[in-house]
Amino acid sequence: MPTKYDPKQVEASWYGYWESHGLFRPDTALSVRAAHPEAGADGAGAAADAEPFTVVIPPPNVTGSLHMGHALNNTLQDVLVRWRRMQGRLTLWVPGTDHAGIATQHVVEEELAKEGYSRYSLGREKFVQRVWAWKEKYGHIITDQLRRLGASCDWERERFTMDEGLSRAVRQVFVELYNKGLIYQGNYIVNWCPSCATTLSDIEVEHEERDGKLYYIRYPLLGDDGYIVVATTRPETMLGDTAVAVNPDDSRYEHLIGRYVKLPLIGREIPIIADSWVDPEFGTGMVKVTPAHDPNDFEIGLRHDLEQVQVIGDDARMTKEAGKYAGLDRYEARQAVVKDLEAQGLLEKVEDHVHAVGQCYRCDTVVEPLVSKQWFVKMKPLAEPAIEVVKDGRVKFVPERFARNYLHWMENIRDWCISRQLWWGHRIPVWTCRSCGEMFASVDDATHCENCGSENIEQDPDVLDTWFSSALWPFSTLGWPEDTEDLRTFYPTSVLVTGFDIIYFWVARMIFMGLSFMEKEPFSHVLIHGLVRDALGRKMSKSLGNGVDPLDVIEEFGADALRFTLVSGIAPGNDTRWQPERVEAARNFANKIWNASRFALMNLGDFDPGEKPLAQRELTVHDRWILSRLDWTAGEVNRHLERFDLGEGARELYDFVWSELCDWYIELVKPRLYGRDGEESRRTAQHVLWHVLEATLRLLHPYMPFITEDIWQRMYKAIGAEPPVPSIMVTPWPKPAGRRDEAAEREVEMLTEIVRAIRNIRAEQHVEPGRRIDVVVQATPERRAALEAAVPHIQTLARVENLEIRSMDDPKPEKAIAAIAAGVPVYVPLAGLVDIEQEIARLEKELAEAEKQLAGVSARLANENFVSKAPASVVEREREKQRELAERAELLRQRLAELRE
RNA sequence: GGGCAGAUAGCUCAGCCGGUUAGAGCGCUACGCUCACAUCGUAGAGGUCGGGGGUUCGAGUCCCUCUCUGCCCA
Repeated sequence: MPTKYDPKQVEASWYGYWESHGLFRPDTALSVRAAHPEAGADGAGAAADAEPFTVVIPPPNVTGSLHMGHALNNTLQDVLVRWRRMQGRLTLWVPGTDHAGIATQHVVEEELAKEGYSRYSLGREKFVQRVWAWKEKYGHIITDQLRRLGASCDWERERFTMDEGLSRAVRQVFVELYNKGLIYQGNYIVNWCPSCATTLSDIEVEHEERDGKLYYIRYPLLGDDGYIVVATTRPETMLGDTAVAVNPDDSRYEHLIGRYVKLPLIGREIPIIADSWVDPEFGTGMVKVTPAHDPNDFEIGLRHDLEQVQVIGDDARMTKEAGKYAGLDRYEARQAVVKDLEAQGLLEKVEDHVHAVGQCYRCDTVVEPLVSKQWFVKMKPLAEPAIEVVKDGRVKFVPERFARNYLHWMENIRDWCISRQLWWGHRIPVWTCRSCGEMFASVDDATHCENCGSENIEQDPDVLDTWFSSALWPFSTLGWPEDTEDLRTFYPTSVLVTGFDIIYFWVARMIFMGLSFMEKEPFSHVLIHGLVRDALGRKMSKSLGNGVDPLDVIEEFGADALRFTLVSGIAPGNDTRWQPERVEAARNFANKIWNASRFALMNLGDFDPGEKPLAQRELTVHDRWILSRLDWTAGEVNRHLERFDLGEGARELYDFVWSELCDWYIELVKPRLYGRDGEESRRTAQHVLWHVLEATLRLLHPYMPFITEDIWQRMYKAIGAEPPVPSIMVTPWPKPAGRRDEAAEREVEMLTEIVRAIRNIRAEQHVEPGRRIDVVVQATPERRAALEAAVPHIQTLARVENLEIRSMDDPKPEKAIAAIAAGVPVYVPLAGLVDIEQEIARLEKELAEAEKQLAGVSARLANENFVSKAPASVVEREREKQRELAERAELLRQRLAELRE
């Protein structure tokens, strides 16, 4: 094994190995796993008995490439999936991509533009063919990247939102909703993106605060010379005003209600109406009403039966209704209108004003509210059950607080505009008969009118919002509307892992669709994660150019390091910053594992796992200690994974590997492996080391699949044995084995404390690193045996020549530096080096600290309330602490007294 | 305007629904190529947990309030 871990060499081959062995398939993984000797202990038998664990991937945009958000999202899923698979669950992770209507259409249109075509010159059918061709060519990029990350999805079940089965599901759902009256067509105000030339749903519009102006415009009153003043941020829309509104409770304007004003520049006479929506505090308290270009005005218009005058067109240019401004871009029109109003003395004033501007989430173009005929899903009846399942806990958000966002949105939900003026997507399965005017929805392509039989029918030109098909993902991918075995086995899924930004777009919609069509919520848990930001805490974005490409990171540091970086040190739901130092730390961790394993394998060449099993061996206290720590770690990691706290699990493993296994156990076991304690002890050490390393690799595997697989395979190779199963990914997940041993933990703690104390003294007294020194410790009768056993280890680890154990009554060394480690007095006689005054000062400081702590503990114990109210275990711990501190203080006082003589 | 987060060591963050002397990584200081690892080792410095108030035997952890930052919704 090389001295440095090189992920490139290792990662390339294992992914293909897993895939070609079918290990990502739920049934295969489980049946292969059953061959493992431990598998029986879990009671995991045939696939039929195992509890399913299902995850559907949030389908990435087929035009996309992997960014850090994907990397985080999929790492979280893969950790959970690999863990559950090892636990013996029938585990399925369904991969796939979504057709991303607008984005994909854009990409292909751009390609066409380079060739001098447009989609219109190509025609709809050819254009769609062209998009398919594009998808076939480039659509696998992101899924290949997921493989690089190590994602253990079942690629044989890969789906695409536009594939045949999913398209069928979309139609089925549409038709059912249509026939139930839950899908309707209506003339409503919608968000129109002039650049994408399509409508957007409310949540596809992002609001951003911008500096703007508030224009105060005079509208002359009819019947006298007076005028009123309205305030607006969009003066160009005045051309489409059909009323002015005031709040009915606003006494200032009560007398004006019912009168008319003459709309400047246009000359239309429009009424002053009262509507409680008007905020008397805003502007002058009088607002212009443009039903065709503002969602609130649209509502007012409906209430008061106002005319809708469209002055801005689909192309964001003024229509002929705008009179002389027709043909101008909406911003040019704004300038012109303002100028003309000013010329006529109708512009009272202009103020600076910050307001929220709606932009297209795809292209950032400012959205234009327009009235047009669109398809909508009636949300109220669908939302109600979807609210219930979250309220009663059938669907749980992790962290819980996201349930509030969800509920708030669901409880105030508006109808969902699902039609998009695109060519790429699921075409709306509604036909209109040109003969009789009948309109009907059909799952199969219609050939004739359902009413009159005429073949002169026409399909709606629009396609559905991509999220409509995504909403069906948890069951459409499993075969719905067919009654497939997968659907019966794997639905509902177990956990959905996604970012908070997509709760409304996707999570909410999956929940109501799942409830409507499967009569069962699509998942029991929703694990929400945050954003991966740049090192300065900014969102990664193309325009800022601050994105970090996960593939570059994999190239440089390895997929395992990337994964470990992304999941460690994060708390569920919180954002995380991408800091290069953290990947380096993860890379170093991988290297540490590599080298610890390298050491182990160098000493396991003649290891025979078939020999006398661990249970029958005479274990040293160190063996019992590391097995105890392993047990504890296995329990903790599992506990954290159960609570979806992957970051804490990672930390636990990091600490165990580095601070316990490497720093202490491996150091302690070296002499035995070198045969210094005889053959039997060497064999036992091999057994323990093998066992601990192997189990540790298994615990690490969900986080770092590649390196753990590689080392695990090497372990068997090193001893010339066949692994019991083809891959570590189908070994049983380690469970605590009842090996917790508190006595061993205390004893090793004493050892490490003494070693640290001696090292500390050496460093502080500037003893040359190579020089061996003498040490004296004092033992109580109870401690003597443990101390005697520890002697050789202390000698090795602290570079001690002679280690003398004296009883507590024996005289102490005179010219010596003293310390108390885990209650054991430790003396390092350093002839000629000890400055008595300095030593007294140092010990006085330590004594003061001990006494301070002792006072605190004693005060607590003296408090009757504490003793009576605190749990017994807490009180007992305090008593123990008091004893230790008292002992320590006493020893320090004795030492000080001696030095002062 | 409403809601939700966050404010803990120089930096970035943990701290697992109240219980020892608040942890990690990076950075910093001193020392060190000891036969797994310099992507390393040893030792160390460094936080009274944003301010204030409260509940409790006990609060970084719960409640109230204020300040600042970010996000979502309107």
